[in-house]
Amino acid sequence: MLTISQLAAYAGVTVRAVRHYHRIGLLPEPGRDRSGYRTYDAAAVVRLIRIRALADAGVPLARVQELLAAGPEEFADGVQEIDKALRAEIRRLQDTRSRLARLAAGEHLALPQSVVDYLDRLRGLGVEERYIEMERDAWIMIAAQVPHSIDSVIAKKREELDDPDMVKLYSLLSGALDWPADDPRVVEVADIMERLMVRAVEAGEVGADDGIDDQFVDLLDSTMVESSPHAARLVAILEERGWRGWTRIERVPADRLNTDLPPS
Amino acid sequence: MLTISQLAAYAGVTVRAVRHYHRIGLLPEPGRDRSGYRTYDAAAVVRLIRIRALADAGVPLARVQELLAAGPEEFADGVQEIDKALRAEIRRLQDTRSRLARLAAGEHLALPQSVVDYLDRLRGLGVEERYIEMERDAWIMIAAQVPHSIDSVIAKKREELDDPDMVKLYSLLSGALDWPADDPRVVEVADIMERLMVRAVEAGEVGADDGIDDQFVDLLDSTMVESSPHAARLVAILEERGWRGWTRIERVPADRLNTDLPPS
DNA sequence: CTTGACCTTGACGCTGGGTCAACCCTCCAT
DNA sequence: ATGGAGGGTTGACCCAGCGTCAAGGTCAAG
Repeated sequence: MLTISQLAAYAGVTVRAVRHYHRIGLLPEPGRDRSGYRTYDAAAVVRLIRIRALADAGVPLARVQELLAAGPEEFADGVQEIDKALRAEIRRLQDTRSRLARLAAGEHLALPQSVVDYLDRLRGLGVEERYIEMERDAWIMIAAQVPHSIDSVIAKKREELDDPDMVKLYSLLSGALDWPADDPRVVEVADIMERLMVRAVEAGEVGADDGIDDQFVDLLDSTMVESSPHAARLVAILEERGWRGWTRIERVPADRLNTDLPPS
Repeated sequence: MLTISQLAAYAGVTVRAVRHYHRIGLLPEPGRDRSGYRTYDAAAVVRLIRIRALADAGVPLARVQELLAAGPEEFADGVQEIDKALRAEIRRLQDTRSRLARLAAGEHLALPQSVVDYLDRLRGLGVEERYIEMERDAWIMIAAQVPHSIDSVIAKKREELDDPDMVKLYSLLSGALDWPADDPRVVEVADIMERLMVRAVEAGEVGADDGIDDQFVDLLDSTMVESSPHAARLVAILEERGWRGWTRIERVPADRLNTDLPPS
C-alpha cells in the first residue's frame, strides 16, 4: 500500500494535486490507516496516470471526469475533439511565433512584412527615425483595423514613393519636427502636397473606397495634428485651398468651404 | 478621441480587459471627460495592440510590462526567451497529441506502442479481455515508473511468448478468472510456472537488474494477489516449492524457507 | 526523548479576466 | 419633458488548478 506522496511520485504529480483531485471527486477518496493517512493501491496509480494524460492535453478536470466515466465510444469521440483542439492550439502558437520573429527582426510588434518593408524604404530615403516611429504607430493601427487589405494599401503607398515629389515631401516632413514654430517651409510642403493631390484627382485615385471607416480616419488625423504644431498649420493652409483631411484627403467644392462644419 | 469600448474594439479586446490593464498599471489611466468617461488617443490603441501581441504569446502580463518598459536590447532578449518557450510548448503539445493518438487507436492511455503491440499479441493468443485489462494496468504503471527501459523490458516479454509453455500459461491464467475457489488446475499452473522458472534460472535470466525498485515490485505483486483468490494460492504453492514473488520471481534457498519473513 | 520527515485539514493567493449589480450620462424619439 | 436604449462608472464576487503557508498529529531512527 502507498502513502499519498508515494502515489504522487509514481504518477509524477504533486501531493497537493492529488488532494485537489479528491476534493473535486476526480479521484475517489481511498481508505485510511489507523492514524488517518490515506492508503492507496495500484488502481489509484493507474487512474491518476490517466487523469494526467488527459490533463496534460489541456482538458479541464471536469471534462476529464466525464471522459473517464463515459463508455468507450464517447471516450473516443472526446479524444477526437481534444486532438482537434490541440492541432488548433499548435497552429496558433506557430502563428504567434512568426509574429514574434518579425518583431525581433526589426519593427516593434504586430506588423506584417509589407509594412516593415515600407518603413525600411522610408529609412532608405533618409527619413528620420522619430518620424518613422510615428508612421509605424499609425500603420500598427491600420493593420489592426483592416488586416485583410493592409497589403494592398501599403502597395499603393510604395508606388507613390516612385514620385520624386513624394520623396521630397517625406524628406521635408521628416525634418519638420525640428523647425521653428512659423517656419515658411510649411507653405512649401503645402505646395507639394497640393501638386500631388491634383495629380491624384486627375488619375481618379481620390474617393476610392479604402475600407477604412470615417471615425478611424478622424482618429489618425487627430493623432497627426497632435504630433507637431506645424501639422495643424499645414492642415489649415490646405483647407483654405479647398482640401480637407490628411489620412484621406478630399477636394471640398468651393461653395461649401467652411459652411458644413458643425457649430462646436 | 475614443471611449473605452471603441479602444477595445480597435485592439480586439474586451472593455473588461482594458480596465484590468489599468488596474494592474499595464496601460496608463487616460484623462476623463467632464462626465467621468475615459478618453483615449491613438497611442493607447498602439500600446494595447502591443500588449495583446505579447500576451497572445503566453507572456504573463507582469512580464509584458517589464518588456515594454525595457530598452531595445533587453526587449530582444526577452522575445528570444519567449520564442524558446513557445517552441518547447509546441513540442510538448505535439508529444501529447501522439500520446492521444495511441490512446484513441486502442489501448487506453499513456502506453508506448511496444506495450500496445504486446497486448495485441496476447489478444491474438485468445487471452480474455478482462485479463488483458489487468495486464494493461500493470504496464501503465511500469511505463510510468521506468519509461526509458520499458521497450527492452517488453521485448524480453515478447520473446518469452515464443515458448509454448508460456502461451499455455497465459491461456490458463486468462480462464482462471472464472474457476471455482479450489480448482485443481491452479496446481497445473504452478507446474508450468516452475518449469519456466527453472529454465530461466538455467539461462541465467533470473536476478538480472531490471531497474525496477523493490517497493514497486511489491506494489505490483499485491495488486495481482488482490485480483483473484487463486492468485494468493498460486503464490503460496510456489513458495512451498522454493520460489518467491511474482512480478520478479526469485529462487529461495531451501534452508532459508520461512525464516526471513517478518513476524507480522 | 528528540528530531525530522510525513501526514492531516483549512484557508488564502495567484492569473486573466467574466459576470453581475447598482448607478450615472448621453442621445434620440415621442 | 420624458422615457428608453445604449453607452459609461466603480465594486464585488467567481472560475480553474493548484502553490503556499499555518497549525497541528504521526512515524521511524538515533
